[in-house]
Amino acid sequence: MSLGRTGGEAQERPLAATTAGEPIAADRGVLPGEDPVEEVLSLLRARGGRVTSSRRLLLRCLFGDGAHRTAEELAEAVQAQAPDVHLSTIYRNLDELERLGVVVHAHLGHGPATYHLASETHGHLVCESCGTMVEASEDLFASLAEEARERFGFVIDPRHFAVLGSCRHCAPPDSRV
Amino acid sequence: MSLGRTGGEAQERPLAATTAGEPIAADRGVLPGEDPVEEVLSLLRARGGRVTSSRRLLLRCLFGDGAHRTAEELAEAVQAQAPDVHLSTIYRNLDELERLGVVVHAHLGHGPATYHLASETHGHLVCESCGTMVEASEDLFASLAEEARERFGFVIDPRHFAVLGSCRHCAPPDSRV
DNA sequence: GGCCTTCTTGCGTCCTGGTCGCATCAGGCT
DNA sequence: AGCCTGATGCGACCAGGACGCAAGAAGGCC
Repeated sequence: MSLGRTGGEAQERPLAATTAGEPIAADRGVLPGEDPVEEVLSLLRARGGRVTSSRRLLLRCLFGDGAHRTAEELAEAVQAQAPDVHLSTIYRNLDELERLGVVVHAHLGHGPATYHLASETHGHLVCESCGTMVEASEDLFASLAEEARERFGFVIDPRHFAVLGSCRHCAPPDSRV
Repeated sequence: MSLGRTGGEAQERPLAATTAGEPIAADRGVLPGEDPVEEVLSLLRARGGRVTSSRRLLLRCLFGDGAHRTAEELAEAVQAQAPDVHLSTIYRNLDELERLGVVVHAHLGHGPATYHLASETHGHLVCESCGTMVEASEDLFASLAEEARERFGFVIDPRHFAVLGSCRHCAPPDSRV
């Protein structure tokens, strides 16, 4: 398996450890273009928004690794550094960031939605038995996209909702032909 | 559009009107094999289950038309004839019927799951803007299924979760190429 | 620096979709 | 008819998320 990644083994770079709780260069006027976090923050500011510490922390979590995280997981990561940040603040900021086109959310089956950077465009295959998630580049869906457009005039979006099924380990042998 | 069907225009044969509240032949020992409702009920009985009026009513709703209905809609339809049937009874019976392989549920995007007969095997394309749902026969997904199996050993199930996107009316012209 | 406006936040409440525990009811075998 | 057990109604509960409100803070302006 080359592209496969399971839900459990997500390489979880510990967010707090990198800067050990003390403010990084970000606070004293970093040039936009250097740090993606600060870049987004100044985009936010340019739109009349405010730069707050919870937003900065949330963005650091999102840019920290490419993982797919639920709002709750992100809240936990943020709260590791700022315990008072409320879950609803996370939801509101994720909404805002989605409106800005920085992040997108995806529904990987039952359970909560997961958020990741909008720059990663891929679809998801999720195993209904074990929850394993496979990220698939969009070209996997090319032929489906074409047929759906031809037959129904329907333009599919393979990113927002996962395609469910059975992974290589859970699929019954006879269904794999 | 030949196969298309929108969420709104579902041909809603009024369930109550067909028998106008009075018990049909079902009660006095109909031979199994005639009425699919009674057939399922005797399957249920054969498995140690009980035949109850709420189950019969629910099954009549399900077999009444091929529509996709939410648990709440089904509850409403059942309650039109038996007002005391509780929503949780509907949920429990739908679970039971799903375990029996009579019905399946599908998630058509956000919002509640919909239930329909297991005999109708098709996938769903759902428009994220207007909610229009298109039923697509499984062969639409054949090439995706093949590629997913080849690349990832993943066996997709296009029935359980809908593929989201934009219908012919909502898709921006440039994305339809 | 201080002020003022307006955006954000924390908090609690509410909402939807669905599950569960429990006492009661009823199907159906004997 | 009686009994056993499965089914039901009911309310409480749960997860995921949205919302209203008052207090707090960002940051433009002087």
